[in-house]
This record gives sequence, C-alpha cells and structure tokens, in this order.
Amino acid sequence: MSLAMPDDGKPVRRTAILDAAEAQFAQHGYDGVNLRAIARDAGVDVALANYHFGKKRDLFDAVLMRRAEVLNAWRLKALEDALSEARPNPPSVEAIVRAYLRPLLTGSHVTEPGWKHYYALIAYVNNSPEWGGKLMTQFFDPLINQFIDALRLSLGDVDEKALFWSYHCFSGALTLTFAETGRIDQLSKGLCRSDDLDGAYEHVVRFITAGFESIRPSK
Amino acid sequence: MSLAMPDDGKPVRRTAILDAAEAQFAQHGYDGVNLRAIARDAGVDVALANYHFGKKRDLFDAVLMRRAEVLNAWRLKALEDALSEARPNPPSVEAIVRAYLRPLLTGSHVTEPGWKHYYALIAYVNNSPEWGGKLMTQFFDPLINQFIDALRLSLGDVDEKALFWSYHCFSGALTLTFAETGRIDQLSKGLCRSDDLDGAYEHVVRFITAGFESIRPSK
DNA sequence: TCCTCACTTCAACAAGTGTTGAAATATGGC
DNA sequence: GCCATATTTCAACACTTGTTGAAGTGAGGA
Repeated sequence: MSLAMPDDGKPVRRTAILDAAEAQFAQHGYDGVNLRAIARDAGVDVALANYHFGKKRDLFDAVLMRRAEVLNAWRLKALEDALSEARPNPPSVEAIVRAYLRPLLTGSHVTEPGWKHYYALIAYVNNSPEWGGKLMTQFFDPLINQFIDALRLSLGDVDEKALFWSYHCFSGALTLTFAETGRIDQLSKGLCRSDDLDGAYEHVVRFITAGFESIRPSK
Repeated sequence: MSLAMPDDGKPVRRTAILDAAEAQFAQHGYDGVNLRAIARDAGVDVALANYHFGKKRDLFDAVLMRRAEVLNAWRLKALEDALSEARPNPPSVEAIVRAYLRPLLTGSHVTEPGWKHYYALIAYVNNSPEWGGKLMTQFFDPLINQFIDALRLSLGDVDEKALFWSYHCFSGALTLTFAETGRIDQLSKGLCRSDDLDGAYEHVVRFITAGFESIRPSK
C-alpha cells in the first residue's frame, strides 16, 4: 500500500500549497479560509496559488481530488479481496464493513497530519448542504455503489429503502469519526479519544455490522 | 407540545433577524454568511443586527440558543416518559432510542423551514472541528448524559468504551440526517429523500437499536 | 405638548478579500 | 553563455467585510 500522492514529481511549491490549503480548509471550512493564510503556511506569495490552481474554488477541488483517487484504489482492492476470499459464497456483512473501513481507519497513514486533514475535509464536505450531495457523488459514488451491491449480495432480498437508510447511518457515523471534533473525549471524560481512529475501528465495525444485519429478511 | 419560541413577545424585527440568520447560517455556515445578506432577508438595516445582538458571533450563539431549550425540554419529557412507562423494569433499548429520536424526526414541527434550518445548523456545528466539541457540549450534554445513563440501565454491565463509541455512531447518523444534503436521494436514485425525516425515522430507529443491542454483554 | 426611551436607519471607516498584470528570477536545452 | 520557458514575487485594484457613532423615528407617560 503505497503512500505516494498523485502530485509527486510536480514542483515542490505546488505541493506545499496543496498541503497548506488542505490543513486550512479542513480546520476552517471553505469560507473560513483566505488565500493569504494558505500562502503564508506554504511559505510562498499569494499570487502563486492563483498561478498553479486558478481560482480559490479550483484550489479547493484540487485538494479534494488529490487523495480521492488513492483512497478509492485502496478501498476497491479491499472490497475485491473480500469478495474473492468468500467466493463462491457471498461475503459476510462484517467482511464488507471491514473492507470499507479498514483502509480508512487503520494503517500507518491514519496518523499522518495530511490524511487527518483530508478526512476532516471530507467530513466537512459530506455534511455541507451546499456541496454534500454533489461533490461526494462526484468523487465516491461509483465505489459506494459497489459496496452497496456487495451488501445486497450478502443480505439477500433486502428492502431497498432500508438498505439505503442503513448506508446513510453508516456514512454519518464515519463522517463524524473523520471530523475529530473532540466531542467524544468530553462526553466520555477522556476514556475515548476522537483522534484515535484505530481504537475506534472495532467499535464502529461492530455497531455498523449489527445495524446492517438487522435489515436481513427473516426467511 | 407547544411550538412557541422563547423570543415570543420580543420586537418583531428582532425575531425576523433571528429567522433570517438561522436560514443563512444553516445554508452557508458561519463564515459563508455576511450580515448584509441577513439584514436584507429580514428587511432591516445592517446596523440593527448589531443593536440587538452585538457582534456576529453573538448573533450566531443567539440563533443556536433559541431552540435549544425547547428541544431539550421535549426530549427530556420523552425520556422520562419512557423510563416511567417501563418502571420498575429498565426500558428497552428501542424505547430509549425512540425517546431520543421521536421529538426530533416526527411531529408537525419537522416540516417547518425554521426547524429544518435549525437542524442543519446543528449538523454544521456538530461536525465542525472548531466548535463541535465545545458548543454541543455546552448546549446538549446534560441531556445526552441522561440518555446514556438510561442505556446503561437497559444494557446492564456494558463496556464503557463500546457504549461511548456506539453513541458516537448514533450521533453521526443523526447529524447527517439533519444536514439534508440530498446525497441519499442521488444514491438511491430518488427512492429515499433526505428531506423526509418522518420517513427516515423507523429505519434509523432499527439500525441504531441493533447497533446498541450488539454491545449487550452475553451474560 | 414635551420628554424619554427603545428602536431603527444612515453614512462611513478601516481592515481584509480574491484576483490580476507586469516585473523579476530560476531552470534547462542548445 | 544564451535564450525560451516555467516559476515566483511585487504591487495594486476593486470590492466586500464587520463594526460604529450620530442622527432620525415613533410610542407612551407625565
């Protein structure tokens, strides 16, 4: 599992701007960020962001795009592995949920600031009424549909509405996990830490798996 | 269940500003909003917002506060009802989840634009790394702790970490529901509608109840 | 009527915004 | 070294932002 980004080989400054923009957008949202702050963090002039990426909105899209492809590739592979391991039987719901979450919540990359920022950004986008519907669809829908297909395979003749609302709950739980707001820290008086994605993994897997299992038709 | 807001009796313009601010903040987030847009929607001068509420941030807090008390009262009553109905036994997990969600997702108020905007705002705040931890704690924690206590009662000697992470998943699912991003509409090709909170209710109850049940110790 | 006080508007400031054209600098091929 | 091209900075524009002090308005009580 390589951690190489698609902008390897591009000018150094260009990558520095992307990194700085990623961190800023993740922390303050699109409108809460100004280009001068990004430029300062990247150690370059304001105008350079414009030269490389065009308008502010295009820079935002570039940040979003950079890791999306990497992420999708990892997750697609995890799903295919789960399917082929189970063949000729359908995979278990738990195996599918694990294939969905393992590349996101476990592994060496999840402690890197860059990936943390990216996750927070995804949380921001997914919950934004302005972009949630459109951007997430654009970047992740093909993959998501494959996961839902796998769930259909595993669960049998399931009610479609229940399936989509279940996935919705799944997506919401994951999104809040990505946001790392520190809320669970406060609520649990420090017992759980929202920045501990790896520690959350097993708990989330269990909760979500049980949720999906509950819609399995009782033949 | 009265729909009266705490600012009844206050000057008309004041309420108009709150309504306009609520809608604007819900749609564009704190930084995406400017006071002139709020003033325009409310049909007043820019300076009036300042006169009534002080700085922009104070207006934001006022919007958040207005419905929080109403909401907490409804939900506290629903929880107490669930507890007293089951007494002397502990209530079922499903009863607790229903007490938590029913005041939020069902009833005549959930189709009102004002409440929809407020919900979207809660979603925005809860997922924001900047405010999620602090503001939500401030407004809702006492109530949430009572719900978690009820779950502890119902589930028996449950693992504390699992309990908090389960609540975390619950909170995330609800938050995304509040955001009404239209994503489930796209994913389900129109079968499910993210603005149909009432239609989501039973599905969410089932999914979340099963999730919590999965952590019950197998005595 | 006049006065008081709460409410509302007007006009403006000072700081910060995204964006751009031109100038300066670096880079790599010949 | 020389030149074309890519990269980076400089300086500035036009516009929007939150905020404020002063002026205006209206209702109600003395």
